Amino acid sequence: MTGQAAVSFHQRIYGDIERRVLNGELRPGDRIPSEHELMAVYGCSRMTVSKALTALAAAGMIERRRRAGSFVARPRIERTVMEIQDFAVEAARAGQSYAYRLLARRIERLAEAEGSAFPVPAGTEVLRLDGLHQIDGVVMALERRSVMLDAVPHARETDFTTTAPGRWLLQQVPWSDAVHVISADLADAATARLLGVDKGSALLVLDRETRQTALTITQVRLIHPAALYRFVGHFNPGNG
Amino acid sequence: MTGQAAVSFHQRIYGDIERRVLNGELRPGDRIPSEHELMAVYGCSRMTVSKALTALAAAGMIERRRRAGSFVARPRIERTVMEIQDFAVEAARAGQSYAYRLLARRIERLAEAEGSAFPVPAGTEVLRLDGLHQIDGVVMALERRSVMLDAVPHARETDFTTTAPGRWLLQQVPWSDAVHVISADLADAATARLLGVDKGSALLVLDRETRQTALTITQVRLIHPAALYRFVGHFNPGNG
DNA sequence: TAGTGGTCTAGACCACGGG
DNA sequence: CCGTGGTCTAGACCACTAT
Repeated sequence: MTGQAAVSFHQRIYGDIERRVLNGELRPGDRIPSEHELMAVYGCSRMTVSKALTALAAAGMIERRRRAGSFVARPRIERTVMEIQDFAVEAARAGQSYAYRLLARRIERLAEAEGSAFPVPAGTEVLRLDGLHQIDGVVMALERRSVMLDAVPHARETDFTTTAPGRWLLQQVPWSDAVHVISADLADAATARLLGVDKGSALLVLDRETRQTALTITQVRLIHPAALYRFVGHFNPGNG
Repeated sequence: MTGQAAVSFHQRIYGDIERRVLNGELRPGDRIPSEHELMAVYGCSRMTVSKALTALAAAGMIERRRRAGSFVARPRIERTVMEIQDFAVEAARAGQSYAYRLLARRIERLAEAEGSAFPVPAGTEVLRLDGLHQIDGVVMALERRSVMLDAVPHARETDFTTTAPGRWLLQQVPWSDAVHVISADLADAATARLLGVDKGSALLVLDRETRQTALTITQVRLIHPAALYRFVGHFNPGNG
């Protein structure tokens, strides 16, 4: 009964669940079948099921609670890089007020591939959103975002005047992956005015492209006054 | 025989090996006792030993090879963040020449805690190293480093005139962990001259403090011309 | 209280690859 | 060849907690 189909049994179980989570079939908070149920489904021992689920938990894809069951976890990105850019959370933690203010909203159809570092298929309909993140009235970031409407059609009817699109998108398309590029620049006149800093002052810039299975969902550029913002990351051999 | 001493058996095995690796008692490339040997040492079943070793392998701390055994892996930091800052590797990959040039070397004894973001115990003897990283003759970074001599005494007699201290330190003290802070700044006159850029141009700055079990090993500030350098990171829910 | 995950056992067969 | 890791079993007892 020892299935040896190139991949092991626990890898098969791991992969099946991983795929369903990445597909969006299973969403954060959803319950995963119990070990006993998976035993029956796959026709293997509980140890084997346990090995797969334990590995999924170690990878941060699911969370396991006694008596309750196993559940799809929130995306890891939300707990790492997002953590330092979720202004609402940061503000709340420090007892400060947070506000998002929409500056501009328009829908464009891309004639050519994007001029940025990220390639975008031409002809895609894109929702452009510019906005400011403010903490206690101070502008922490200028956000320039593009949302691919074929990937996230609901964005067309969503009101972003006071809701930051970042968190909304995370709820729409969980378990994406992302490429981050961090760079520095000088403030031009227009950017300086929006951020409330001097022209020529230093800026810390984060570009992020979020994808789901090779489909681009959104691109965002977060432009921070260097005096107000830095990125902090902790790395160790054990957990990256 | 089911040991239940607050931590489980496989956690105990995992922790013991992890500690020996972080202590430096086990160094990269060293062989770890086989599963059968660990069974005897801990008096438990092979499955339990296997669970610990499998988890260590998943965490990237060890590598396992059939017939050969299990071995301490190279630090993960070297494969993630370090990767984008190892100028020698980057240059070699692009077929370009790399050079490190030492600018200044001195030994100081700290009277007060460091003025930087990182706290450093006073009274520590510190080796200060300033140097330039050049690729094809172009300065990619100005490095200002402090090496704690109590943590790395060999640094006192080491020649850093052409050897970049980063790689050397990695070999001396493997399996450290680190905190990174990325920020942006404007070039003052002195820095601009060293980097070969205009005064007031944008700089991308990386501060890193490397530790080993709460003991600071080194602090480094890498100052990059923003026009020449950016940090790229890939994140996904599976592996961070 | 009952269901869930957490842990552990004492075996077993297999695949791989270094000696 | 044969020691090593890779996988799997069919149980078992326990800890936790939602109900």
